Amino acid sequence: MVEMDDRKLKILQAIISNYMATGEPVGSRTISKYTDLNLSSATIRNEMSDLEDMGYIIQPHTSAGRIPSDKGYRLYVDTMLQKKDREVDEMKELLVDKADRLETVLKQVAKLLAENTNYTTMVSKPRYVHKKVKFIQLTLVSDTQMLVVVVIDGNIVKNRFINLSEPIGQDELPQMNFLLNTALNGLDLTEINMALIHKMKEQAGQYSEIIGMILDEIAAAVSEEDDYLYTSGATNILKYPELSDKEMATKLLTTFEEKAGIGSLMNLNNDEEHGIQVYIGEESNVEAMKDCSVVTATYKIEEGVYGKIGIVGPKRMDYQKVVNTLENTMKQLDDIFKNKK
Amino acid sequence: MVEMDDRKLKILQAIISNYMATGEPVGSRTISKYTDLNLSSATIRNEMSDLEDMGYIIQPHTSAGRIPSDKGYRLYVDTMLQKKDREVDEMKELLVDKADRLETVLKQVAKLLAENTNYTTMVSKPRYVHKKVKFIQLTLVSDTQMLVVVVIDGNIVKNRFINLSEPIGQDELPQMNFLLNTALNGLDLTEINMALIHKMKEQAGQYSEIIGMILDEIAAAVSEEDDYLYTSGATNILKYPELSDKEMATKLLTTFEEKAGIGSLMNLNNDEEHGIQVYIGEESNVEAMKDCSVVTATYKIEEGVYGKIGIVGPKRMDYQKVVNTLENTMKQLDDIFKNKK
DNA sequence: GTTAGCACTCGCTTAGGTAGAGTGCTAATT
DNA sequence: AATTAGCACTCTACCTAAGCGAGTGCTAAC
Repeated sequence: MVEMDDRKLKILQAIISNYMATGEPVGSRTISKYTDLNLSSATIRNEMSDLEDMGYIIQPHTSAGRIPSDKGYRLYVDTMLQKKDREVDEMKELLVDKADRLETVLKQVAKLLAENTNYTTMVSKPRYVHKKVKFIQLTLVSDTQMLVVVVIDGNIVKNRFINLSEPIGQDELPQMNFLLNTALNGLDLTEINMALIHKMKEQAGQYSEIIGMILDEIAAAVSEEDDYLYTSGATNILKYPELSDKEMATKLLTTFEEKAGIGSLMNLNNDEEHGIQVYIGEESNVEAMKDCSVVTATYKIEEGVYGKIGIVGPKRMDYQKVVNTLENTMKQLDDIFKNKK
Repeated sequence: MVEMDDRKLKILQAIISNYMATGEPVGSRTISKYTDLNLSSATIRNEMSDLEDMGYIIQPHTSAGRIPSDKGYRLYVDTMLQKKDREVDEMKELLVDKADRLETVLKQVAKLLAENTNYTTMVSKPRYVHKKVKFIQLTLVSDTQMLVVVVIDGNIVKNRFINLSEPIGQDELPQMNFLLNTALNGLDLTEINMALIHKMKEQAGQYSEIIGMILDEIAAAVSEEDDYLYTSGATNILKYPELSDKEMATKLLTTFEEKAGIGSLMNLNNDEEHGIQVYIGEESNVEAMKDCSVVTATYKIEEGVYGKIGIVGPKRMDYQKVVNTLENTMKQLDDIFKNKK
């Protein structure tokens, strides 16, 4: 078994850089000419043969140059990346009005990142797992229509209309309002159970039917999951020949459109995963992305509330740039959310 | 100049049907064999030559069969379509909970249509042009945070949070509420002008600053345009070779993703356009769709409130099926919205 | 350990050649 | 006068062979 040494590492790095830049397999002569190693192509060939035995590079066919294998990229990302903290062309400062809604901010971030990197961006909005009712407000919009506003954790506001079969007196409304708030405040969905509902209906007396309807709507509003994943720049993948053949492109674009099967990547599973993660090829465990790499970063809105940003590109993506850009973006997002607090 | 006659029409129809089914240019022998005209290929050839002179069909190259021109499709759509009211495989009934939000219904419709037709669906949510304030509700969520709920035309609800620099007494809130509702009710954005704002601030006395902030938020909430266009099945276009070469596909998919430049198609311009419209090729006036056809239909939520559904496919799309499916869908939507009322 | 040299491999491009589908025209047929 | 059979012609799609060039692996010399 051959050992890795410094020279091999340099050659591997040269192969990877070159392949990233051109997308073409890299031959021994190219390395010999364009590095400062001052070795002949024959020597490089021997080294390359070793690197191939070790599994870091691959030959697409007998008489072609070499391209990095997943293992090669992995080594590159793990050891070579952090060494040089190359300058990134500064990404446009996020022009975010602080009053803006979270969704707008996230969509804007996704768009900017996609434009800046020429890869595809996915952003997940944080989901509050144990959503607690913070505040309920009933109002009559007309004689027969009631508006229920529910504020839940994280200041998420949900609205529901209820059509009334018969008018309610304006006086009864504050009572019901009070009843609901006292009973439900601070509870999450699992705690709004049958017993509680029954008890509340009893207290409501003649309005028990309406209270029932309202409770239904509140439950629906709280449990409602709206879209929590955005993508931007999906068509960017068509810029990379290795991803744009019909079958591959269809799979990828469908995944982006339907947001199916990327939960494992874009949900936060355990707290270790904070920071920036790189998934090369099959590491992402997403079938459609087995020929892609994905870089994800976690952002924090407030304590315990996290979302993720993912950038999808070809395996030969510019990891350095993507990682730097993401770090930069995280900083900006931090600022925004801190000021918002 | 040659005249159109019944036989030519039949031949044209045969060419179009055949081309729609196969996507391949149609030759004279095919027509001669597979129609009940009992004419030799030579005769068909002469007729086809005439049809080409008249502009209804095109020869991709000298020794190929013919394909329909835009003019040919137009004639087909205008005159031949309505004749046979062919059965469509019944589309799954829309499983719509009446309490569901409009957005959910529309997204579901888009998805079903895309799946059913194998083309791409675009849906526009109606936009209320002169949005009038119907109702305003202020509530304190905490000492320093106020929630402003604004209900506008069409029961659209907007929420905004305002951070207060100093607490407000609970007593003042109803006053401000009353003031805002009396002053703004029934007004649209253009009517909330400087003079009015000035007057209100005066009335508000010591709370003029807060009233100013609230008015800002109301203006922002009312004028805010959220996404009003959904697409589904964008990747379906990749199923049609004539649309899936790289350049074309990129243009189309980008258009679907960014929803740029399709406003002219998906907005309601004048009231004549109700019902079903077919745009062939450049008729849609959307650059990216010049090799596509688009079929649009208008749905009605309530008097004066309309939205549009558009189906985008290759020019040889199955117009009959698309039109029938859309008609069917419109009926279902009508029912849903009627019951919701 | 490194390098020059060489035979060899294999994909890519080019050129030529063929088959097949389809046409347009002309002359014969109905 | 309309239809049809027949035929020469056109053009694409497909195949094959040849040659190029980039690249390799191996051997022998440095």
